[in-house]
Amino acid sequence: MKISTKGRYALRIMVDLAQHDNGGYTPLKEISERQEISMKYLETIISHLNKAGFVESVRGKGGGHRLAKPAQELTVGSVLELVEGTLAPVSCLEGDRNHCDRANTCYTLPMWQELNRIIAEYLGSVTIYDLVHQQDQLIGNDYSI
Amino acid sequence: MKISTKGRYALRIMVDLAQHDNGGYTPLKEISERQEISMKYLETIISHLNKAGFVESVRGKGGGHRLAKPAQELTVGSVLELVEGTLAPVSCLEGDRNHCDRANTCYTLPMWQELNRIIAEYLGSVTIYDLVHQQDQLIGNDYSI
DNA sequence: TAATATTCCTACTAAGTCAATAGGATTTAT
DNA sequence: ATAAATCCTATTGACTTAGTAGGAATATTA
Repeated sequence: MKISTKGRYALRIMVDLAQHDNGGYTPLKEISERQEISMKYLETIISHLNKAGFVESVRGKGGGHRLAKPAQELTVGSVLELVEGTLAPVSCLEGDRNHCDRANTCYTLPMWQELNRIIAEYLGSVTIYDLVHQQDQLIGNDYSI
Repeated sequence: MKISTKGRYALRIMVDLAQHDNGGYTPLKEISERQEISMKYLETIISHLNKAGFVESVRGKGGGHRLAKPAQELTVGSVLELVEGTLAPVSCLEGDRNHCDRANTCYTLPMWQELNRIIAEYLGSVTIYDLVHQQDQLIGNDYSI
């Protein structure tokens, strides 16, 4: 029951891009330095974000990346679902292909469906903008300093 | 972001034990046949449940397993946390050992904490008894038949 | 044109996790 | 004794994760 580094890093990339958005393009090298994650690994992740239309990228000197949409329109759930493949907490809920023969008599399935709904609802309600603008939570919470 | 078969099967074992609880002990062979899961695999899972005090087991002929507590007192969350090790959606939240240097300036951590809280709250609110007594959901829901 | 800075692309790999299975030892009832 | 059950330790094949490697393509600038 874990979001992988790919999902976590993808969010950090999006937040970093939102924070340093001045209309231009941010090169990956800067994100890599700020986030302390190797450029090579970030490359594979941001390429995915680019292909899915979350990020616009420009090659060559002076190039880089920027958010393709306003941060208010990019939800945490959509980013995670993209790079993680799915957010379903059990394989039984992944599309139709994993539909189990026992589903219509399964006593645990309704609980999994509700868990799935709750997770999707929360992650769909938080945007990249929300993550950037949360001074209140960030400073003075129980894990700061 | 997946609960493994171990977690799912552990819940099915607990539900099966609750459904067939007549005061005596249910042998694993019966559970295996009803749930269509190999006895060998169930053995390793139920042994875990037994050591943690969720299930009482008796060896030898006529032996078997039964719930160690009333189903109302056994939450889905506690069972899953036991066999899965943790329910935290990101490794950053696992105890103190994975505490990250960046935690006090991490813009995604509060979101992960809230997600963690929501998941724990829901799974802690559903009991094995609830899973067994849910005819309304089970019959007539959109995945039955 | 040459140098430089950047993204883009494909492949590879070491380590870890998952989902079981195997083979027997031990215990208890009859 | 025999049968029916749990208990215990180890092993295995497949898959996933978390990167790394090496270079090709593109764009800017001097």
